[in-house]
Amino acid sequence: MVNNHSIPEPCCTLDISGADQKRLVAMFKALGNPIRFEIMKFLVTHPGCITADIVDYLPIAQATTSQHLRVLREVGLIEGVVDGPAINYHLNEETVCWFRSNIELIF
Amino acid sequence: MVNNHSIPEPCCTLDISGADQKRLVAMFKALGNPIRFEIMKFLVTHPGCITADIVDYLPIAQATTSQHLRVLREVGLIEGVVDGPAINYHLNEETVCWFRSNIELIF
DNA sequence: TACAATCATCGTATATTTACGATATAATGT
DNA sequence: ACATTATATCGTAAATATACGATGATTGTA
Repeated sequence: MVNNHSIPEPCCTLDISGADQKRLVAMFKALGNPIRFEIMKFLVTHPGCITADIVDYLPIAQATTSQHLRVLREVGLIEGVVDGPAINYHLNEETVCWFRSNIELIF
Repeated sequence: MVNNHSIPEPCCTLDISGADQKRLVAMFKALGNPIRFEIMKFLVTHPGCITADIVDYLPIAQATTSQHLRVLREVGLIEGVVDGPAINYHLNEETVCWFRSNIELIF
């Protein structure tokens, strides 16, 4: 399959690449799961709630919820603050801000 | 694991649910793949290019590229316009707009 | 110290995604 | 009609994601 026409010239440049792009894609991936999206929504409306609250709210097991929380933590979208034996979760506003501004670079 | 404290009151409401939420999550999922994100970037800078251009640009096979294009098409982020034997691809501006405004509902 | 509560991690089964070569389809040109 | 070009789809193998129960780790309390 040979392609005998030329690629159109780029009409513009895009200021995202490398590690930033990788991070952005990882965030999209994290948000591209119904359960994790639901967790994000729950944390927006219930900032500072603990894992057990999220477990109660979701239709899945505690172990699975913990895994999803880890994914969201790893991309930096949420943060957990130790509070005795529990953990208070909330959005990481700085990361969310970064996310929003990087999306605007493309769309 | 019994949870003897009460869930904090919601501090706000979120105006996304149902089919819209499902669609938004599907878009996040589509963008949460490095190859598909690269395709989106390429289409921003090279609107109207054909599949063969994208195949040339990417380090993967034609069949795989076609699959990724289908995913992006199915969530409505891109559109293909038949042009003889080839297909001109470009972003669906309306969908991108929808995507941006729905993200703003949450973040 | 023992126990209960909260959460994370381990091991593992199943489902989904990603990738490829081979093949089918559709349009164009000879 | 036949070959060529461009793309999509099929079948399938390998990798990754998702889910669960069981277990481990940590904190607070009796």
